[in-house]
Amino acid sequence: MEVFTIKKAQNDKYQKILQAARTVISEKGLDKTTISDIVKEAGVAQGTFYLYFSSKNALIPAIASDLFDTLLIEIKEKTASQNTIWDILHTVIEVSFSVTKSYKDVLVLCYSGLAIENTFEIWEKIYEPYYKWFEDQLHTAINQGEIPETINVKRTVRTIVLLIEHTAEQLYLSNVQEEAEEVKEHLFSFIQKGLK
Amino acid sequence: MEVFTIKKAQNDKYQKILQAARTVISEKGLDKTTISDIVKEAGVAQGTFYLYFSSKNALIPAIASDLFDTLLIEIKEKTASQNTIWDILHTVIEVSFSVTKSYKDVLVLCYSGLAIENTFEIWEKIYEPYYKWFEDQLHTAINQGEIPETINVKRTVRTIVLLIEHTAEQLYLSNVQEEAEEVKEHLFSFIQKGLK
Amino acid sequence: MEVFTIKKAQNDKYQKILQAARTVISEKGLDKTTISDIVKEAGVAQGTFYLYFSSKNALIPAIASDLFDTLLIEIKEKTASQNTIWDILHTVIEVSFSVTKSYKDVLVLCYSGLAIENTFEIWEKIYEPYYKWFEDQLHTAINQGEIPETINVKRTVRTIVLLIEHTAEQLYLSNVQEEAEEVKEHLFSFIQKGLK
Amino acid sequence: MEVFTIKKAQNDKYQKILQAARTVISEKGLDKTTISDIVKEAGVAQGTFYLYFSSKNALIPAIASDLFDTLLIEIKEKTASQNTIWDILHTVIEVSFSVTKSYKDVLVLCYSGLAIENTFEIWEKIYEPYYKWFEDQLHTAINQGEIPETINVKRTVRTIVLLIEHTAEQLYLSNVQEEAEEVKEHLFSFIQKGLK
DNA sequence: AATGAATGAGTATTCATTCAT
DNA sequence: AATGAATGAATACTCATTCAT
Repeated sequence: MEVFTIKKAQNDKYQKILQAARTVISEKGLDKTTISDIVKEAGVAQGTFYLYFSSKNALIPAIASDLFDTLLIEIKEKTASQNTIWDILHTVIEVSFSVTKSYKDVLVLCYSGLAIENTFEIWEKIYEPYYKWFEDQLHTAINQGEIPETINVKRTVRTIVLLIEHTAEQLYLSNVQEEAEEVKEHLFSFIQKGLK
Repeated sequence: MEVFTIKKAQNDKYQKILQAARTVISEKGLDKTTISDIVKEAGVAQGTFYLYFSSKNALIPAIASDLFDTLLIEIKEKTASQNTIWDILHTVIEVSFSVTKSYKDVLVLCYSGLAIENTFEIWEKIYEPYYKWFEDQLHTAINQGEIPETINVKRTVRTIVLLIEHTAEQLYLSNVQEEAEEVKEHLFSFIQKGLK
Repeated sequence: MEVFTIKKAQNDKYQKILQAARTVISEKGLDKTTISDIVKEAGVAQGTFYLYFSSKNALIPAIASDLFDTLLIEIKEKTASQNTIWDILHTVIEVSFSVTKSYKDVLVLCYSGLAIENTFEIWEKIYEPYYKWFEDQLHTAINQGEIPETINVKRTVRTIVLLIEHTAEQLYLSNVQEEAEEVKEHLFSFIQKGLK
Repeated sequence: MEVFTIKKAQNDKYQKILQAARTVISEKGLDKTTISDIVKEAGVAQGTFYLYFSSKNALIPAIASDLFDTLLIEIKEKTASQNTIWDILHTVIEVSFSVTKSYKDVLVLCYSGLAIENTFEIWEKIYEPYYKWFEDQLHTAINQGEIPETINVKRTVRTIVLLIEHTAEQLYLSNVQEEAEEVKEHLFSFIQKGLK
């Protein structure tokens, strides 16, 4: 339990280091980024890093958590006034793609972080509030008769989230030039059919 | 172009090193595996490694390529006698899940490799024959009237492959205990609806 | 400009490492001396070396600079009370030969350093104060009427310094057995004629 | 004795390797030049190198010897028709400077070679014919009454050769921009006075 | 809390040399 | 003589982490 707790210190230096880490890692990649690079960028001393992060690897969940907070907050804001699950779905796709595009270097980082010290559990923890929110939306949609009640809500949410995120990544992380709008449209339509 | 060519040397020592690398990296992870570990396991000299691989990172695409060859060969074999797209889809899911389960350590390795030196293009190259085969299946299904001809074959193939693989990974790489059969069934049904 | 500045840190560990390097390199030669040897002799950690020297090769100018400081200080001391240019010349030859003899291993090191990364400019920087002092002596000698004022002071100083140093090296670095006193006398007389 | 013998094989591949070594080392410096570079340039196999040279370091005396042969042959040719020691001296300076200029990279190599495995004796061996020829010239000059017979021929030859060579090196190896003609003139005049 | 000098374990890579063919 | 694949010893340098101040 303790292990999965993400300390979201609002402390000044904590934030400075986190931002510096994101900046530097985006530029150089995780492997080539040194603690020295990060603290230099953050303008703090070498030792200060270890007051806020137990190790270099501890940065990854912290950064990822930050990213998901951003994503979920934006999704919640933009869907607040929307009524149908289809509008919401459109918005989720839109926001996911735009966040993926903006944060693509950090996402690569998160991927490489995956492989470090079996941290898959921590990802579940990070996704949890996102899944929860999405499940609520599906339940509402069921109640509104937009989608059949026979649907397996939990599984379906995971499938949709997976589909949206990885499609966005495939689009922006590879150099394959595809029309983003076409990809998003196809994705929406595929999910829509899956929700029938 | 040249850069992305994957030399599938049939050379004795090349294969020995590749197998040894898979074995050792599966046990210890990429980061903690040293070239020394690999060559010891392979029974060749330190320098011999560099006759066949330009660097430690060059192992990853080689291993991944090997993995996909295995996957595609098995899929082709098992679907050879199958007639409907639905049987084929079941088989693809089945094989993908079983290969993912067997090779999960290698897959984690591939993920960590993702982050190394913008190698996304190389993944496209590796997936290419798989996509090609799958597109052929969809075209056949269209001709047989199993799925509508309005479908965007190229996009749909990518979506399905992405969905199957990442779902399998989510199941086997995380420690979330879920019923595999249930996951597969839900997945099949979701894709089936998407193909309508 | 900046590049050629020789940081003569008075720092404790810097001096320790420099002395240790001189000791070890004198014994084993530059090539066969490892950083590990040096830090062991100096009693500091491996990484500490790189806090003070950017690389193994960076040692050479540092050591050479040290050697020239020694040479010039001794020459200045011994010539302080001397009045004629001929007395001074005798002393310079004497000190140069004795320093060459004592530091012959370091000199070989300096030579091998010559070939590393076009560092000839740095040698000019190191010789500068020596040339300057010697030019002052010749000017005084001209004023005292000991040598003709038609002499090209700058060129002559370089010629004399070159002659003294390389003759001393030829004597002590090769194994050719020659009578040192005879060599020095001949050298003095050759230079004396050149100053006419 | 054996050690100092320089095998001047006229063999085709020997010459090819020697030339290739000079070319490559001039470009990259001795340290950064690999046997692999040399044999590639020479167009022979890796193992072939060791049929003609016992080791990488064995190249240096071979190259130096080659250089001195060139120098001495040219000097002998150009001085063949000259009668006074002063004409000869002018020619020696001229040729030495021009050869130094052409072969400056090889000279740096020879310097770095100096430091490798106490090879000073071998240099004496290489210089020997040059010294011998020069001594003959001085004796002739004495007989012709151009220079006093009180001169120490052996010592003087060494001094002159040293002076010419190192002055040329100082001029061409450093980046100090000086007027070559002025340097040569000053050098001639200094030696001329020394021969009085 | 903050610093930053010091640490030293850890390893990918190179390349001179060998030797079976 | 010639080859070039294979060898494996050898080491400079990095950088996460610590700790005295």
